[in-house]
Amino acid sequence: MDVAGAAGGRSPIYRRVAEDLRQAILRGDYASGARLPAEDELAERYGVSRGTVRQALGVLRADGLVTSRRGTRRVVLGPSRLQSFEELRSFTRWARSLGEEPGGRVVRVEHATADEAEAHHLRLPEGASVHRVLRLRTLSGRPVMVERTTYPERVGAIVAALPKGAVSHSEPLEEHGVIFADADHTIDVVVADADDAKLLGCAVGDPLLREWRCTTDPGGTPVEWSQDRYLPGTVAFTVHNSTATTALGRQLDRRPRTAG
Amino acid sequence: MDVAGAAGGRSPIYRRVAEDLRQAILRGDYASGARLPAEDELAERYGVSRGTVRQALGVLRADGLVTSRRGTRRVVLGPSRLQSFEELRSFTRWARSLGEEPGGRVVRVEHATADEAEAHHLRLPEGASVHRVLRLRTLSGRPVMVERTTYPERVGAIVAALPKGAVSHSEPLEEHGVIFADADHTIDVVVADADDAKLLGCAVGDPLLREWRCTTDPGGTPVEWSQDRYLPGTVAFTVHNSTATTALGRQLDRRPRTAG
DNA sequence: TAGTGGTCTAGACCACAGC
DNA sequence: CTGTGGTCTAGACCACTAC
Repeated sequence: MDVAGAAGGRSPIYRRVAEDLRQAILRGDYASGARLPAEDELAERYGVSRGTVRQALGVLRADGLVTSRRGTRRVVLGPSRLQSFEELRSFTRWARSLGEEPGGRVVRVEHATADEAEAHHLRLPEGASVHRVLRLRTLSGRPVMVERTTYPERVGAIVAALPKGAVSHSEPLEEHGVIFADADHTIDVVVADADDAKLLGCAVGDPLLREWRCTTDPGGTPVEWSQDRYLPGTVAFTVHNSTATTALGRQLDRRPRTAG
Repeated sequence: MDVAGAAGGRSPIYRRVAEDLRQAILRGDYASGARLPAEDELAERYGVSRGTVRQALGVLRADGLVTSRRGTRRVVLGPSRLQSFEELRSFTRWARSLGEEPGGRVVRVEHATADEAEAHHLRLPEGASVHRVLRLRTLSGRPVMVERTTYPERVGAIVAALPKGAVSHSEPLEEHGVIFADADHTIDVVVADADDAKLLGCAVGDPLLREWRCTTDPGGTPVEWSQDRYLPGTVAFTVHNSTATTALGRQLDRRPRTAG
């Protein structure tokens, strides 16, 4: 089994093995409910050690693709449509991964001093200089989400210099060396205010799905704090978790009406 | 460093090391933003191999407690209040972990045949026998959530035999050998129907936070499909994810009003 | 009892961060 | 350059499942 290039030429072996197994599952070589070959056999087949195979299977386990239980072969749970961290973090990349055309329009920018909540989440002293950006996000032209992001000075200065109609903010930030490594998300419901209603084309008081997001760099320094408000029926948040590990994704809301 | 018993006498060493480090972080020995000792030093300190230390650190990484980056020491992100899979899966255990008194009252039970959506999610043939349970869940007496769960015959028969006022359904199920191993969650917004309004004490048409949940056993067989509708302001769903891994929790909605 | 995944060890080399 | 985490190997033993 030639595993080179399955996930880019320079990725570690376990990533390439994981990608090869993922493709095999998506292709139907291992149907939903089927049992995977034993770890020892996979190790021999790929010409790697069992440890490396276990690393690869750990990736698939975290994505909710396969189970694991001592004493029995691993079982395929089925194809999973979980997005990677990058797709989850960036509206632009998420839209592209769905084949939709992402759009963004900056509505308002403020250079202000951090209030209590902002100071807390960005771990800044109260009154520190921050940038607030209000932005409408669209999918193939349809208004979908209103994004209110607060950036610390260093990051906000880069964002403020971008053109108002820039589709992606995250990509230029990465090019300027801002590294996104960890994010905490909170999901709840909120009612639309005047800004939301005007931008999304709904009524004031209509319910919106809200995601709070605080992102940090590898050193643990917060780089953005955002509150995104989605029109109902446009997105839902999906999560996979298990006794071993957990994973999160975000998907278009296309599920059927229930009957329960 | 004696690590025995830090996470139960019979847990593997890496779990006990992880628990010890977690406590050290919670205790403030390693403050938020501080750097952890190197893996080699931890290995020597705990008297284990570096591989075991890395397994322990992987647990903390998945929980969003520490970062990791090649070339530099790990950084403490801060105490995290992520719930375990068990707390996330069971309303009863979640409530207890918060110090709230969980309650449940069965409103309606049906022995029916699976419709298309149910058959799909429970991976049954359409028309297979299923049990539907409508239940009101309370926290310390307050109505919080309406739960509509569909069980396959084998599991539903156990649930149907429970007393109407049983606080927990998941615990008796586990005692009967039903093992919960993996869950897929989807979170969106829905408006209250007549049942919701009557049970939760809100108006028909009010927005509710909805969680769909499909849980499977270690063999990949679905054991429940549920649709839970929460009163806004009672809960929010929280997720931690990173370039390496992800994790999910659920928490009471006590966040401050925003200023963004 | 045989097969399997879970845990653990002791080493090795590499890529990257920071001096 | 040194220190660090990331990757990988080749073994070992154990706990559990299924026959």
